[in-house]
Amino acid sequence: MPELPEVETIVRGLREALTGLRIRAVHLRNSKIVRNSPALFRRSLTGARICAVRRQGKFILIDLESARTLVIHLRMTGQLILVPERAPVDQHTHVLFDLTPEGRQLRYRDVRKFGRLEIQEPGWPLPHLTALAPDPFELSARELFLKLREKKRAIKPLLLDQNFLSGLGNIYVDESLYRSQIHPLTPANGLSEVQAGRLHRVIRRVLRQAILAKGTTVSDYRGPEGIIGGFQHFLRVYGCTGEPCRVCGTPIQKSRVGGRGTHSCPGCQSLPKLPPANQA
DNA sequence: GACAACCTGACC
DNA sequence: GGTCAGGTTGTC
Repeated sequence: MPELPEVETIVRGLREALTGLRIRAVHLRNSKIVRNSPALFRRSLTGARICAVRRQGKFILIDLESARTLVIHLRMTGQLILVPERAPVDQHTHVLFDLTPEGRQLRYRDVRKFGRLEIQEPGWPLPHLTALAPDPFELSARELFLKLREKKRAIKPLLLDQNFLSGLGNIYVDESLYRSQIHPLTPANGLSEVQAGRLHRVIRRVLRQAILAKGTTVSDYRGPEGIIGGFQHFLRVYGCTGEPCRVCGTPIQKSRVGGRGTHSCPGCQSLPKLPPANQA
């Protein structure tokens, strides 16, 4: 579900709502969602005061006064929502945090149960986070170009690799490559500095616009107050299979790249060189 | 690099 | 019954 703009929207909402509050109690209904033992998890959070809420790539970090951090990844269908404490709890809600002095509860809900919550101890950064690459706002066009030049992998799977560049997922990669007129299978080291610069600019613009729209809701995504995003109305290729490209009119094509559904325009996004040795 | 795995629900 | 889904990880 969530990519950088959705996670950023959630983080802003939680920062506003949670900073300065204390977690009065933790209710764990499904302990598989939590990487720590239930005892450690509960002990670390009960009574803890929240001093900051941050984002790193697609991770949500809730910093506690104890110097511990609650690290959350929503994967496909995870949601963090704020609801009145007495609101009914459905079968997909797995962790609940009572807050004080606030009548609301923070709930982790996740239909597919792929998401994870984990406590990061002071001085022991989680390997997932230390391996994480910078996001597109933490990297210059020049830096991106130099990194691309070292990789011969296809550009799309590379942009999805969180240890190469963090924050992008399937929607925003397809949208960015289309708007940069780059074929998803282009070898990364085959991009010129001009192309890399355009890609960098386009990625930032798409992400900024999506954050302004409070994310993209295809099906499950909700902000912390339960509201859906608005960027789905601005998508030009993702989920637009068969519709005419707004630049050249060619029907948008759906294919499979690196195992992921991939939307592109055969007219605007052409591969620079065909695979070698195919002509007589 | 391709593919299965982790899960559930929606859709054909 | 099968396929697909906004993500990541582990295996051939």
